Formats: sequence, structure tokens, C-alpha cells
Amino acid sequence: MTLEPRELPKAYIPAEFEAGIYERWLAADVFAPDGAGSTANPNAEPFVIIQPPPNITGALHLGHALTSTLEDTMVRRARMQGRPTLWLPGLDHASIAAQYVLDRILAAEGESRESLGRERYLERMWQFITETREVMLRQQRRIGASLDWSRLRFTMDEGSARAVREAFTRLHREGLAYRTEALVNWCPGCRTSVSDLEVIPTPETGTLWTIRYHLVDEATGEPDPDATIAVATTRPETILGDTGVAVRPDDERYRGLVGRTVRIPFVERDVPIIADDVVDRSFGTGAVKVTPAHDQTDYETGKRHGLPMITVLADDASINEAGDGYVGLDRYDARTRILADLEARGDLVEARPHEMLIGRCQRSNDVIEPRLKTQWFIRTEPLAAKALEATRDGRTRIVPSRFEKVWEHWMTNIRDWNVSRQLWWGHRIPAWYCPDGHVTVSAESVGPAACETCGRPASELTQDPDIFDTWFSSGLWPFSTLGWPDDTEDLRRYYPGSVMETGYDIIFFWVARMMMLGSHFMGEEPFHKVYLHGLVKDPYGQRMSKTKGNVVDPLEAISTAGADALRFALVNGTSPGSDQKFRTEKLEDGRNFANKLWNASRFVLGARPATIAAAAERQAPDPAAMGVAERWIASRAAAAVEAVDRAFEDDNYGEATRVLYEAIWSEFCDWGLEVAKTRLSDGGLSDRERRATWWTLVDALDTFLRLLHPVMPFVTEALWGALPHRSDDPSLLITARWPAAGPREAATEAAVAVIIELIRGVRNARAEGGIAASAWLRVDVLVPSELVETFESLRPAIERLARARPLLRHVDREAILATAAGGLAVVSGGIEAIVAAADAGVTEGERQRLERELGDAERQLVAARSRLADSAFMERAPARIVEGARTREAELTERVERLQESLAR
RNA sequence: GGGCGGUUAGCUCAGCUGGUUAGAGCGCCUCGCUUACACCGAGGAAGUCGGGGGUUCGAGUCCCUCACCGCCCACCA
Repeated sequence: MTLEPRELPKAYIPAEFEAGIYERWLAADVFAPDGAGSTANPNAEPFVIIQPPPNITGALHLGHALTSTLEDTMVRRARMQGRPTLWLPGLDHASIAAQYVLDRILAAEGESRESLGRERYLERMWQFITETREVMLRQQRRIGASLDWSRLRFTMDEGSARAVREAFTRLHREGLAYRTEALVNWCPGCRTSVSDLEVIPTPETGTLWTIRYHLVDEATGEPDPDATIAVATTRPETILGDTGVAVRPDDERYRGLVGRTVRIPFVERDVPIIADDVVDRSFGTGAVKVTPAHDQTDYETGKRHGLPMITVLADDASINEAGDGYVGLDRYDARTRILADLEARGDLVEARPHEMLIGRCQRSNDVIEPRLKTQWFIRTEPLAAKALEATRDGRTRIVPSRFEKVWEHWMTNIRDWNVSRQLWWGHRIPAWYCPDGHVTVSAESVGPAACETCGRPASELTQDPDIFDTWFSSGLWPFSTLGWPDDTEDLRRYYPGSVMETGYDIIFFWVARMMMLGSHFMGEEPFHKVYLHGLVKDPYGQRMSKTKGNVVDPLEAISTAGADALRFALVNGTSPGSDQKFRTEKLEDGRNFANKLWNASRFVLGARPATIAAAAERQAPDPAAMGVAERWIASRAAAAVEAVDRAFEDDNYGEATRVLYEAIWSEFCDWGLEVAKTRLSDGGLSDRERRATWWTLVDALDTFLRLLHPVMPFVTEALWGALPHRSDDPSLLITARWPAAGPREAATEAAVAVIIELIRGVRNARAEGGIAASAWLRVDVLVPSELVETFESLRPAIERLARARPLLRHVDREAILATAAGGLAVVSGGIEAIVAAADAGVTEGERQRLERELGDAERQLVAARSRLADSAFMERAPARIVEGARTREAELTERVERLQESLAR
């Protein structure tokens, strides 16, 4: 598909033009670092970007679109810079999230986990993800993600499975994986333990009950009806598991009671009163009941004091056999009953509302119950130490750097990682137990041949029914996808990665795990840079969520405005790590920008001088035939290259789009093309000059298309295809070379800036003077000698853009004042102009404008003079600044004089 | 209870290591179908840079402090 100028419609229609482009990239095989169409220098340092594999079950939301856009932008620029680029696509099996989704589907069908059983449930899961999988992959293609599809990986495929088994086996051998009974976060809805990160502290108004425990009479061994100790609790049902009461050692109120015994009601258990510093004497009664099996703090306290740990909750959060009299009751029903029973005994002292944080399951929103379970844990301290070393040494840099503090804090206070999940969808823990309780961990897919302790045959061993936390396999991603544990070519070439890009919300879930496991197993950190993007919020700053109904579907955005528009919208006006509010207006900005570029290109293509063949090979503009306008366009394009490069180096993509928007729209289109129009239609110019003008435009446009391609790949690819190419250009922009900044011409840029200001001034004057913008007016000018050449060179453009005809240049001020009395005065950088007004004389609007300008100038002049008069400033400010102040003062003096002259007429 | 971020034009955001007159887009107002574009062009209005101190010749930019908003971490039952 080659677009000829006459084929280009007036408006860019994304739906029409984006279609087919992705397929062309695919057909050209340019996504893979070693693809057939790659133009990379094989010796250049590879650019490897690591993306979080999206969950296989969910439709992609704007956050995914943002991730894909940023990563694609980075990859495309690196590719154009000639580096072999690896961006490996993948999907995560997301065990708990996937099961949650499937369970709900099953529930609607009247089925459940239990009714299907493990095997059929998993079959059903595979069937389900086969359907969602294609949808997910298609969405990434729609947004233009140039992923190396030949390497698509899934965290449940055999490569990952093998890496998981191997990693766990090694950790076990090294003593970094251990099995123990410990307090875990239990979700009664999901029927599994979850990590600390998956427990969401949720504010809630609960009740704080004060209850009385009776002291046991040391003589009789029976509870004393009158001697009591009051404790406060928000969870009365845990009374059934109480094995102690704690007070502060220095609390004189209870000093005499420490060492005494109280009788726990209902279960009729005698437990000690202990002293411990954890107790806050100002909270509640200053005495706290201790339930070691159902509370994190109490667990620690219980361990310190050797208290028994009595589990009273079953997996479904009902009361178990230990809860005498309440067995089988749901935890909240039990709470109600217990409160009633306490009241009946007269031991319920007080109940009052209490603001508290309650831990809820990130997935199901159920209230989490801490409880004891025997599970597998990863010792994180030595792993975290290696990860920290990488960030502290700067081998891995976090962008933006403020997240380094958060990282440090979390990594230095990290707790051991519970990796067991009582779920089915995921990697089964490769641990086998023999009837004698020996543990055998094996990396073999078929499991161990025998118990490695006692030699019992495999047939007598049973595998752990649990699976791994999803993030265990995700944590291996940077190397498991490259062939680990084998020592592969890929691993040597593409590990460690260059950049890991993701949202700051999964820094601990995922980034931390990759850093720990990568550093440990590979002996080297998995990536050199962590780029964290912010969250995409709705226009009111609210988090987007399906339940709130404020989500924007990326596919819908693409079909209305185009993938380029969506990408632009997501990148423009953002900065690393900062959240953004997404509004449809941003989408329109992107669409309009694509359209602007489209039409500018249409103009350039259509303005080709007849002496250049349609299929002409690209030529550099003839330097000898270039005028001021051409040199200005080239210099500004070079400035754009510099600025865009700087923005990319700074990881500031929002800045890159801002620069390009400004350079393309406000400079190239508004001035470059407008000035070029007069050149191209000027019969007085030589063909050689017109050709130079056109080739200059082509050069600039080509540069802009290349610079913009990483962010807006579709429209730039479509347009670039219609542009003349050099013989050594590839056929597709995606593999074309990233532009090198050409030479800048500071003097030309400065001179043209004055001319632009002059034209603006004339337009402004006539608008304020109430003269139609379309009317041609005589303009008399006085031009300082150093600007005469530029002025004359741009005369036709000035005439056209300022609607100035005749445009008379005078050599002395007397002449201009004499001939142009009564016109509108304009002052720009040393150029003085008088615009002949239809009804001569200084009109009221004109006077107001001049007075305003004079007022501004005078105010600034006063400021400049006082600065120069300030000895402190003159002594201490650097010479450069003082010099600037002098120049400024001189300019302002001249400007004030001229404005006064104009007003005096 | 710690920590981080934000507070700049009506809205969304830029303002790098302090340096002359604080910018952009959208929106708003006034013109305009000028042979790329009305998804457009020309012009314009609009900001005591959250408050208060301080450092400095000079502060939106650095320091202190307060306020409000948001987020993260944390064993007040």
C-alpha cells in the first residue's frame, strides 16, 4: 500500500488506515530482534524490555493500554536506533484472580469447585482461558504493541513449570524454602491463605466491647464472682481461643494481678495474666485478651510467653470443635450469641462504636482471619539483601527516584513470603510427604522416585495439594522466558534486561520478587532500570473500576479516535510515577494532532514542484539554493531532534510529545508551511530554489515522522510510506533510522523570530483596530541594518501573512513618520512598522493597545534599571546575567521611546 | 503512628541543577470557508504559582512551618 497524494482524503480516518499496517509489520518480520526484516546492528547492545504479563482472564483496561504504549514507545525508538530489541509477550495464569472469575461463572451455572472436583475444575479452567487468551492478545495488537510474538509465553506452560520446580528445589536445598506452621492470612471466601500484600486494610466502624474475666481464686481454684479484670475486644468470638490476658509491666493498676489466673468463659479455661510491653495502657482498659491462634500481635505475644495456641475457626470461618457450645456457627453468629451470653452473665461491661481498620481480601473482599496453617515459606532476608545491593549500587535504577525510599523501606522490613496457596489453578508445590512425615522436594516433572530420607517408594508418597502463589512464577519471568534453568544463548544475550516497565502499584508484588529471585538465581539483577508509571484515573481522580462503572474501554477509544490518539492521550501531559486523570478531551487532542500531521503531509506531497518526479528518490536540499526560510525550518527540526532525544533520555515521554506537538503544529505548520507556500508559488524564484524549498519540507516532515513514530506508529507509518525515500531507507518506517540532529543556526532562528513577532504584531494591531483580517493594507517599516537581509528574503511571506501590500521599507525615521502619519504602530525586536489604517488617526482601540504596551514596557524598564542600579546585584550576580540585564535595559529603552512616539502622533 | 506525592489560568498539566516579561492544551471571547486541515486559521481575555516565615543581589524553583487533598507502610486489642 503506497499512498499517493491524490489518494489521501481530507481527514485522517484511523479505522481505515490503521487496518493493515500492523499486518505489514508482522509480514515484514521486524518485531523479533533477529527477525528477517530487522535492520538492527547485531553488534549493538540489545534493548530488552520486561513487561508484566497481563492476567489471562481480564479484558485489558486503560492501565494495560498505558503499559503497552510506554513499552512500545521505548522499544520502537531503540529499534530505530539500530539496537536489537526484545519485547517478549506473555500472559499470567493469575491463579487466585482466575479462580475467582471462574468460580463466579460456575456459580451462575449452578456448579462449584467442590461439585466439579480438582481435575474437572482444571479442565474447565483451560477451556476458559483458551477463550480469553485470544481476546487479550488481539487487544495488544490493536494498540500497536510491537511484541515478538514468536516468543509468546504463558506462566502455566512447561517452560515456566520447569523453572518453578527448579527454583523451588534449589531454594529448598539452600535452606531458603521451609515448611512450618505459622499464622497466615486466611480468606474464608477463597479458602486459601493470601500474602500480606493481598490483605487490604479497610476502614470500618466496628464496636469495641469491654468484657470481664473472672480471676480464679487461688484457694478454691474457682472463679471469683467479684474479682474481675476487664479487657476490650472488637472480636468477641475469639474469646473461645483466648489463652492469656496481657497488661503492661509498668501498669500499677494491674501490677498485683500479673501471675494470677483468669477463667475464660464458655470454654472454662484457666489462663495466666502476663506482662508484656506490646500492651498500650491507654487503650481500652489497658488489659488485653490474648488469642495467639487468631491475631498477629497475639501470636507474637503467645510465642514470647509460651501460651498455647488454640484454633477455634474452621476453613469456612465457622467455629470448630474447640469452641464448646458454639460449634458450627458462623463467626458472626457466634459473636452475637457470645455477646448475649456474656450479657446474661453480667460480664458485658460496655459496647461503643469504634473506628478501625479491618483486613479484607483483595480479591473477594471477605474479612481475612489470621489462623495457623502448615505451609511453605521463602526466607526473604538474604534474597532482599541482594536486591537491595543492586539498587544501592545503582546497577538497577528506579524511575522516578522517589520510589527508591519506598523500596528501601519495604525491602529492609520484609517478612518471609508464604508461597502456599490452597487453590488448584497454578503450579503444584513439588514437595512429597511420606507416611513417616519425611519431606522430599523434587524438580522432576514426574516427582521423586522415593522418599529421600527413608527410601519408601513413590507409590507411598503424597504430593502437597497446595499450589504456589502466582507471583512465584511471575518472579522468575525475566529468565524463565529465556530458557532457564538451561544455560541458553538467549539467556546470555538478553539477561539482564534493560528496562522493567510497570505501574507503581505492583512494585512489591512483582518487581520485588523478580529482583530477589533474579539476583539469587542468576547472580545478577534482572534489569537495570525500573520505570514506574502512574495509575489512570477517571476525570474526577477516582480509581476506575467495573463496579463504579467509570472504566474506559481501550478498544472503544481506539475505534472512535484511533490507536495513535489513545497512545498520545495516555502519554501526553504525564510524568513518570504520577497518576493521570483521563478525559475524552485528551483523546480528541490526539486525534486532532494525527489529523494535523496528516494534512500537513498531504500539503507537502501535493506541493511537489513539477520538475521533481513523483517517484523521485529522496534528495537533500541544495544548500546554495536554500533561503532564510529553509534554513530556519531545518534548524528548528534539528532543535526538535535535540529536545526529543533529551526527553527520551530523561524518561520523560510526556515531554517528548509536548515538544513534538509544539514543533509540528506551532512551528512547522503555522510558520514553516505558510512561509513555504509563498516560496513555492513565487514565479520569481528559480526552479532550483523551489526544489530546495520542497526538499527542505520533505526533510523536516521525514524527521518529524521518525520522531513521532514511537508514540504514534500508525499514522506516521502510513504517511512515511507516501514520502520519497533514500535508496538506503528500509521500506517501513518502523525500521528506519532514528534521526540525528542536524546543525542549528542560532542567528537565523533569532532573526526569523523577530519577523514572526512582527507579523503577529501587525495582525494584532489590525484586529485591535477593528480592521478586517482579510484586507490588504499598506505597511511602512523601518528595519535595523542587521535584519534587512532576513527581512527582504522573507518579504513575500511577510506580505502574505501580514496582508501587507504595499510593504514599504524606509531607510530613515523621518520618512516613515512623514509618509505614514496616522497609521497603527507596531514594534518588534528593533523593527518599527506603521500599518495604514483605513480611517487615519489614532483610534480609541489603537490608543488603548499602545498605552497598554507602553505601560508594560515602562514597568519592565523600571525593573531592569533598578536591578542595574543595585550594587549588590552588580557585584554578586554572574557576568552573564548582568550582561543580559544591560541588553534588556537597552531594548526596553528603545521600545518605550518608539511607543511614545507612536502615541504622540 | 511513620513515609511519599500533590496544591501554578475556569479544567487538565509543564516549568531541568534558583536568573530577565511563569508556559501549553482544552474551554471561553472576537473575527474568518485565505487553493493541507473547521479534527481548521487569525487575534484576545485570564494566574497575589495553597498560607506564613526564612536563606539569597534575585525564589514558582532551596530551607522551616501550617493547611487541605491523595497514596503507601504500620501488631492500638
